[in-house]
Amino acid sequence: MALSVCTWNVNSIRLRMAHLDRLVEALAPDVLCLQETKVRDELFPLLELASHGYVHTALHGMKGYNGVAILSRKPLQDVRTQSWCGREDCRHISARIDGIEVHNLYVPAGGDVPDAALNPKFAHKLQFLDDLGDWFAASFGRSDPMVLVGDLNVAPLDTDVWDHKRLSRIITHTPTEIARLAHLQSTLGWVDVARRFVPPEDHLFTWWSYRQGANGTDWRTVNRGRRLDHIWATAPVAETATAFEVLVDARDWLPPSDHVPVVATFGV
DNA sequence: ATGACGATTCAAAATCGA
Repeated sequence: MALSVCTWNVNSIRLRMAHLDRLVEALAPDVLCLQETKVRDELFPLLELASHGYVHTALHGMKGYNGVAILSRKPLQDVRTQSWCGREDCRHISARIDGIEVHNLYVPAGGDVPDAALNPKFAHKLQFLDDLGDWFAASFGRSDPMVLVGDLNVAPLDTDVWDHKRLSRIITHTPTEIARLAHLQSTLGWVDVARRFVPPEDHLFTWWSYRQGANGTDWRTVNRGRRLDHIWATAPVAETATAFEVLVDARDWLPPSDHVPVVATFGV
């Protein structure tokens, strides 16, 4: 049985509702994992979603910031939310779908200064990644069928950013974060599904800043992107992956999110 | 080296994103 899982940081779901038509037309994912929904659960536009067939929903939102959601055409079981670093900030929700544990995550951005001693936001990001790894290691095993998706706010490979040397001092691509992400990835032997389909030597981006491409310059031409949105799977699921795609065109859907949808298909 | 944008919020300037 095949299962396609899409992740997308929408940067406010209420401003992107019309985009869901196009997303469904382009990808028709079984499961849609959203981040930065920026809406309380009571105000989430569920009715419009039902018209796309996403009648199984799990929401974890708050006012103004963060917020995650799982929208599914298949039933959700054991919906759970988790928080770390002593905060209730709506950065995780999970559900079991077709026997696969799907975890949807929004990792803290980390602010501007890449020094945990000077910047509490960066300290939070690092702690979050560490706590996440500890929690996965304590709660699951490497042979459990699991998928982890979301905006991890780290671009780990040199080719995950438009200029490795220049971005190495910029949060999302500092050696410190990359090491913490690598440790998280090692906890359950998570496979970076994207790089099973796109060779590590090729550039691959899922995010382009709002601040580039202004003044008539096209973001696509400038192409100063980063790969911040990820799909990971444990080994037994990863080896069933049959397709992967980054929907780059969505960066032009007006008004755009600065992230684009990423989708993978699992199952034989 | 700097600034380039966009979304949200006790509603205007501040905060956050990355």
